Amino acid sequence: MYKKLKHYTDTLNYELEKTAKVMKILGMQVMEKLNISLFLDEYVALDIISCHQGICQRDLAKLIIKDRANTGRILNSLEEKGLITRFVDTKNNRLVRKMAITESGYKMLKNINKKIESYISETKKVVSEEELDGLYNSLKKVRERFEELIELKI
Amino acid sequence: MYKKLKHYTDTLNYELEKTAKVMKILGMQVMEKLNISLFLDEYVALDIISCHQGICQRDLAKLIIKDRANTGRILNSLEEKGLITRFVDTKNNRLVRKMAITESGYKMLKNINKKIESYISETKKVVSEEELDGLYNSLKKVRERFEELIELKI
DNA sequence: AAAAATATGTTGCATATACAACAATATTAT
DNA sequence: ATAATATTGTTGTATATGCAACATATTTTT
Repeated sequence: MYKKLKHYTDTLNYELEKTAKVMKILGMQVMEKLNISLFLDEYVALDIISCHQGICQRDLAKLIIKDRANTGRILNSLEEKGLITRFVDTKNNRLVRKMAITESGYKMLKNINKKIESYISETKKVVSEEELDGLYNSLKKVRERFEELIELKI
Repeated sequence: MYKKLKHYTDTLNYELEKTAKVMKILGMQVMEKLNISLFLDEYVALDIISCHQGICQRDLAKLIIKDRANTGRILNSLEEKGLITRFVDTKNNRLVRKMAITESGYKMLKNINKKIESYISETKKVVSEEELDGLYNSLKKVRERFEELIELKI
């Protein structure tokens, strides 16, 4: 006889889905409250580009966990707003489109970060830093092991 | 001077999003491998209905974390397949559509669960039960506290 | 050298998901 | 009593997201 299955609402998958949704809503609430003029995805991409200057589109897609199609669309928007530049280069002997953050993009990013930092410092914490760090670390550890079982087709 | 903001890929939100995505893909991979004829959402709804006989649509929507519109559509599909029945009743003096799992739905659910239990027992665990339980518990604790800050409009 | 497979990015389309508006009914406020 | 508000569910629509197919170029296989 096998071990009896839990009900779905008692599983890790359910709790993960729910927590991720709650945290995403919180994040977007903050973006709105602070009058930030970028979509969350755009901010995330801009932040990643800022610390991975010269990254190519597919590598960025893997980091933001979106497919290549949508990553391209997010980048179109960032480029139109003058926050990044794109240029053709090679990676492993192949032509790829790389990108870098512009002066204007950097200013925008700094400005947003300042707003968020200020907001965080003024807001009462509902969960201690240690607890959040602990959760982050165990999540990462578990995720990395499960990730080996699948292939994210990006 | 405020505390410097982490890069997004080092945040809990990012790790949550990524882990939730990985686990969802894993779940769907298993559903496919086991030739399960329901969508994941349908299975989840059926499982919840099985242990909340007579639940109304909105309460179910809150549990599966989907809006009322889509919850209704999932239920239409389960009803068409004869896995649940829906009936009008009252809750707090209001007319609501309640539902219950049918004999056929119960058989389907048992069958799916047996397949999954068997699959799990045959599969080498990449993460210990204790570690998963620990993660589940801290996730839930943290989520409940953040959840008080928002309102899921369902 | 030719063919097959792989990597990258784009376009178009299908599906998923959320949101807004509405209908029906019940509760609360004026 | 009437009006305003709230609850539940449905329909329609907009947005998000992902996938399949294609173009291009390169590497690997035969």
